[in-house]
Amino acid sequence: MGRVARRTAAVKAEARRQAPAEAPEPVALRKSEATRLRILAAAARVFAQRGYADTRLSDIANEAGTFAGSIYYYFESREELVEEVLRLGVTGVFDAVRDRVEALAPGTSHRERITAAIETHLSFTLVQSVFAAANQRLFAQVPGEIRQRQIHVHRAYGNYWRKLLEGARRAGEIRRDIDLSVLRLQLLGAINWTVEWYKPGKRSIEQIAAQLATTVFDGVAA
Amino acid sequence: MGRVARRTAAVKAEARRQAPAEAPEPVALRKSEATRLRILAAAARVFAQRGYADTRLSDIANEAGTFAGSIYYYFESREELVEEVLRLGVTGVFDAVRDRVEALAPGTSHRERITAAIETHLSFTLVQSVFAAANQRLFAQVPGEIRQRQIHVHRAYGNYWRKLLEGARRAGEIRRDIDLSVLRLQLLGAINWTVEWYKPGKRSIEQIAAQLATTVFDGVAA
DNA sequence: GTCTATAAAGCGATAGAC
DNA sequence: GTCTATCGCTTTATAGAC
Repeated sequence: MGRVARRTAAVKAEARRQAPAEAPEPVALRKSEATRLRILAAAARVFAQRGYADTRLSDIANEAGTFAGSIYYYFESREELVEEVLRLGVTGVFDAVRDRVEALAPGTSHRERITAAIETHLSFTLVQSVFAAANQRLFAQVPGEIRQRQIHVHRAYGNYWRKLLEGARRAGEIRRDIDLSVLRLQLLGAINWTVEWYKPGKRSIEQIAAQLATTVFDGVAA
Repeated sequence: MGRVARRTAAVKAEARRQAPAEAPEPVALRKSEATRLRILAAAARVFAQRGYADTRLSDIANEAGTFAGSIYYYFESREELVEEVLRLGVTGVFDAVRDRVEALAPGTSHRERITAAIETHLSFTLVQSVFAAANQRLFAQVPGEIRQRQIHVHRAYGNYWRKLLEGARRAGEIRRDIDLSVLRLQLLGAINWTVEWYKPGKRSIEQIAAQLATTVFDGVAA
């Protein structure tokens, strides 16, 4: 019976891992799954708002409408909960950006592809996904050990951007004297920083994305 | 006697506040002042490296060659220590940037002024000042209450950049269709992010600053 | 001024009732 | 599967010796 139970748990864990990160199909969710997701979403919200150091398990439980002790039925530890939030954050943005770029017509210019990528990343991080927002704020805050275990997901996303920029350069849309690594870090830095200042209502995501792209490609000089 | 003691303490605190943040005159430092500075510098180093959540007073004491309990002779609380590190970080960068820009010849173009500002900020944050580095990493991590109490210092620095950019626009060096607020945030975002990826040796600060300025003014398009 | 010992509190984690 | 009670560790902060 112990064996069966363990196997069932493993299967469930795998199913979870392959399930979409957000906006899960509203039906056919077992109660247990629903609660787990509710806790994860609550954790993302609280972490995004209060930061890593200032968030207690009791805050998360409260936000999720349950109790601190109950969280341990779904997660081994606070760290496991944090890491799952982080992972969902990156993979969500990554998938959204890749899907959007791949959906563009074959002849689309690299500049347009990169602009679309900027807009999608921004939109996902600033309004669409609590996990993406949480990841953005949290990643620099968590202890190095946690960051180490998550770094491969980040690297994969960084590599995707590297390829985007290299493609643009090969196509002659980026000058040869530009250091692509610095450009990538500079661009992602500007994008990531938006989470620290963006307030809904004032400027649209599209406007911000458009100016970011214009500045980077054309510059601001008269 | 209680009155005298309190007055003395206030005078000392004021002297501290006006003293240069870093590289203090090697002579004429009272032992008490020296220890206080040693603890502050140690705190900045540890906070910059391990982040807010992962830093204990005992880590700082250890780095400073003293004991956790001893810190309370110089600081009221962990928070006061953190806030002083943060404050020294911003004011240090601010002063350095302003001094550098003001030292430029009167006829210097706005583009050159902004490039100098970028370079100074980068240099100060990445290599010159532990306080600046600590502030960069810490500010987004500390509880909202601490951030609130520090926000005016940040705002003052942000306003300085706003004026730099407005000057450039008035002089016709920045196009009229550019939203200066977004540009400022984008630029400071790219600059602030360097602390997350910069490794000494590979590229010089000057190279990074130069490409940042080139990208922002001229763009990367071929 | 500096160190040691310890108090006080907060929080992650576990056990067990239901 | 969920809640309550509580343990035990960690860490900030204080008291007092030197």
